[in-house]
Amino acid sequence: MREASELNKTFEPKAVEERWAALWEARGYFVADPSKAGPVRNPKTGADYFSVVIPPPNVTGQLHLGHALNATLQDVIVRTRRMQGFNTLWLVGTDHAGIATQNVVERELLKENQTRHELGREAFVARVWQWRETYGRRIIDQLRRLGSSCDFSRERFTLDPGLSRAVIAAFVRLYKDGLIYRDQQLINWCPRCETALSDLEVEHRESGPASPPPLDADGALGGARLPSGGLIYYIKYPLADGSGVLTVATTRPETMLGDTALAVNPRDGRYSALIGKHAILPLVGREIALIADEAVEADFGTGVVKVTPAHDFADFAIGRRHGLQEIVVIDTRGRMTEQAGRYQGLSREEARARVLEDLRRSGLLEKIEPHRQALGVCSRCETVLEPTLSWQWFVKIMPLAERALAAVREGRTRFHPKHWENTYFNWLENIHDWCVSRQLWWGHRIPAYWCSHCRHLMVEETKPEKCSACGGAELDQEQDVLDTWFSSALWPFSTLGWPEQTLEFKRYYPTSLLVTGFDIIFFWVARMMMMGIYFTGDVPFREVYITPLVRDEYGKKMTKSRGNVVDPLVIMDTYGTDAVRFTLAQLAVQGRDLVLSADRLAASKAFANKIWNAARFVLMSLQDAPKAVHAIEAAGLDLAGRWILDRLNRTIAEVIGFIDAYQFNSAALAVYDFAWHYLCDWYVELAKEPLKQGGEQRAGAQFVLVQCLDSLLRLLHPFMPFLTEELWQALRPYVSETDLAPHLAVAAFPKHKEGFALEAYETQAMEHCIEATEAINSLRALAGFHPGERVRAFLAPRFTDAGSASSRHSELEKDFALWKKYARLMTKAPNLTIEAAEPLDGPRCVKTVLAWCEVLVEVPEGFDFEKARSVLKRKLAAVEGHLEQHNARLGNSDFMAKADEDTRARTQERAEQLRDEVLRLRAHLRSLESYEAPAR
RNA sequence: GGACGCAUAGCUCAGCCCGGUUAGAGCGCUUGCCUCACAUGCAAGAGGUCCCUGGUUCGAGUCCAGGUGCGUCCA
Repeated sequence: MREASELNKTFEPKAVEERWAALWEARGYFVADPSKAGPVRNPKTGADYFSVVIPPPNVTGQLHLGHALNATLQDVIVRTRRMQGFNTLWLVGTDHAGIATQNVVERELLKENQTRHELGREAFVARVWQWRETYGRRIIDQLRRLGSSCDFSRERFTLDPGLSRAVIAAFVRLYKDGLIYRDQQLINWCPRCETALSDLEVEHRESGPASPPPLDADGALGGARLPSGGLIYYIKYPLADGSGVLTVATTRPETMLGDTALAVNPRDGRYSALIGKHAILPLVGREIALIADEAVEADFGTGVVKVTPAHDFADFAIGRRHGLQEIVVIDTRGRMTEQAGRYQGLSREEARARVLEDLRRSGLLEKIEPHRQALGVCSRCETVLEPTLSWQWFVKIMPLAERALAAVREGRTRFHPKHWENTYFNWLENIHDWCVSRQLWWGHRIPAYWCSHCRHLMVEETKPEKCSACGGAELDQEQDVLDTWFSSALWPFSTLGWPEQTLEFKRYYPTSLLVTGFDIIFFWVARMMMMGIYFTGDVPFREVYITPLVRDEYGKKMTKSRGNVVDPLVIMDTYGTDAVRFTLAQLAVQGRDLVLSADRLAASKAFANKIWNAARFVLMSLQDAPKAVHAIEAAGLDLAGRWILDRLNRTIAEVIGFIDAYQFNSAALAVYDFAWHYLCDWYVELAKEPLKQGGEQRAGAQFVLVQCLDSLLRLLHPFMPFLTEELWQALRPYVSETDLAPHLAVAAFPKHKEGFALEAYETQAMEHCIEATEAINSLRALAGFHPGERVRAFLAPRFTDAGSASSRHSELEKDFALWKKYARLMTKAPNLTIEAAEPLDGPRCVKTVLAWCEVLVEVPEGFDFEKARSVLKRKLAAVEGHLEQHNARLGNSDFMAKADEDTRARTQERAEQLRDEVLRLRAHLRSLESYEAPAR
């Protein structure tokens, strides 16, 4: 145990962080015990447990600020709930991140001049596992550094045997329930990753308009580097009967090789006579029909569009409606196929240039125009996607979505802030079937098996012995793996042991809260809702808190490509982890983005140091105190002691309320204000006197200081765990509590004491004390005293109401008696006296006017009153302005008729006060003016 | 094309849901202080057209509509 004398003058974060993180974990403080009952219950929900699953970061990931914010806010809640006595579980783990991880390892292979195809599937997957063993826990260790109180003993990984079993079980059940099907569809395909993607993994990029290249120069198009988007090309398609041409506008001329029709809107009168006629597909020679379809927009281009069912989503739908042929001209690597004839083997970009040049030469390229266009790119590698016709597995989503929508509509899961529900609703209401198969090697391989003899398909949890149709023994498993989000969707229950009915699952499901960013409301939150409800019959979490988005100092989203990413580990080194956590919490305002600034971080660091030094003071003051400081009844304490304990009690209620409402900024601010502006600024200063006196006075102050610091450290622990634990260990011997916890991490969170409050006159006395102190200090500065100099000050109480003067008089007398010595101490005004009647006045004093008294400070000889006059004039002008406002209101008949009585009374009272202040200020100004020159 | 968020001090942000004291904090700035917990500190001070226009209201930073600017999501 460290003595106060061993505490350095400043707080050094690095020295303590690692030590406490390691100790908490070694003691198993964060390991959940599902067999125990929670000693407390949530009054609203009746639950005696509190469980949270972490949004699993990618194994490839490194801690970024988004993680740091998310983990900090989770930790604030989790630590609070744990200290409050709930049976608490914070489950941690990582996500295998199919494409991302596969990409990382492929890049590694590339350095060795190898590809995964050369290596083969089995060896490649082994290689990825090896990678994950080496680097996969990096981010978990970074979470430890951040102080996250996760149950690290229950760390999960989406490819663990248990979670894999859950994925297989879920897939098979959905299949058998008719909610998973296999179909040949046009899907989003990344030619670089060579896999299908879901709609959500497509990023839409606005492109162009670009400036078109000239059409006249020979060979220019073939040689020119065309932009990937931003242009629209007008191509002439000659009619087969030679009666003319149809001009077609397209942004993707190279796909014309796969055209199987032309189409117009049936209501477009320009072309109605031509419907049913045929055109000759240029460069190919195929005859294609002109058809009519509602999907064609008459005002796009010429109103005639080419139809390429195998390479465009809109065309695919038209093609299926009209039974058109689907000709694939681009393969899975983005190269032109055999179907593309002489363009075979070219890349999409090369083919575009060659096709355009060939059209130009044949006189069939009418014009090129700039065009604003949206391009779909791969969210992982930013390659322009190629809609591709292929066999994939889909989840039939509507039946799942309906129940997920209902759960939120009925309030079984609540969003905070509430408006994020709109995002959730909007997506689920417009949802499409989910393509869950990926042509990757890293992931959960789909449990589907084909008989190599009769091609019969079987979907089973374990590979069947033989074909259930023909009895053939040779079965091939599906090559594809599942979308990573499929396994993520099961995370809240697969991590708890589902499909087994484990103790953990029964104890901690549904989880209490999910903390995540808005950007994955549909990727993840909605899918967890759908799967959770389907498989467990209950929602996966009762509440969802959507965190703000962290932006850089210019308000831009932090992205790798922008290069504006701030590394949280670096700022943790610079400012200390506690300061980073506190800053993030303090900036976490609901419904607003979060901009991290160096100023705020520095302020938090200073705050940590302030707490450190306040604790040093307390501990120094306790050198002679008994271990376990005796409790003293409030009645036995002085006003300052009772006042700070009252402030503490209010702060406790505020902090608990704010944390319950996920108002992290307000919670952090409430603790900050109490610690700095009440405890340090006032009580610590006021305690110095009784501490000097010794005896009962000293014991009383010691008790109050221990109470305040103990509670403060407990309140602050969820925000600044390391600092507070370090200090609490030193304070602990003095804390009197039955069954006192060995460490702050598992100590009881402070409770608001009902019925503990100051009398109103005591609160007012302290308010008067603070006001008077500030007024005296202000005048003292005006008078030009040095801070150490002692001054003479006078307080003259105002008796505005003659009728009750005597009672007011005695009240104020009592008031002064309570706090006069405090003001003396805080203002260094040893001669502070109270003039009950007319105040001492004259050129030797500067004066200020408060509602309830006048404050005077004697000035030194030779004082220049000009400065005092200008200060006074400014104040007078301000007060007069306010008085005018109040008078205007009171003179307004509408106000008097319509405002409620309480408001009228308050306005009236305030106006009287202001009037009084104005009179006194004017009088004072006159007296100053009469003393134009200094007395001597 | 559809939707959402934001705009308050030089900077970063509270306050707005639920309209009515002299609109707050931190940082920065100015002045003075190493006062025995803390100069990562103490005391004092300056600094605001609460984006614009209109509406509702006795009364609008706060509620409503439109506009402007910035940001984001979806298609």
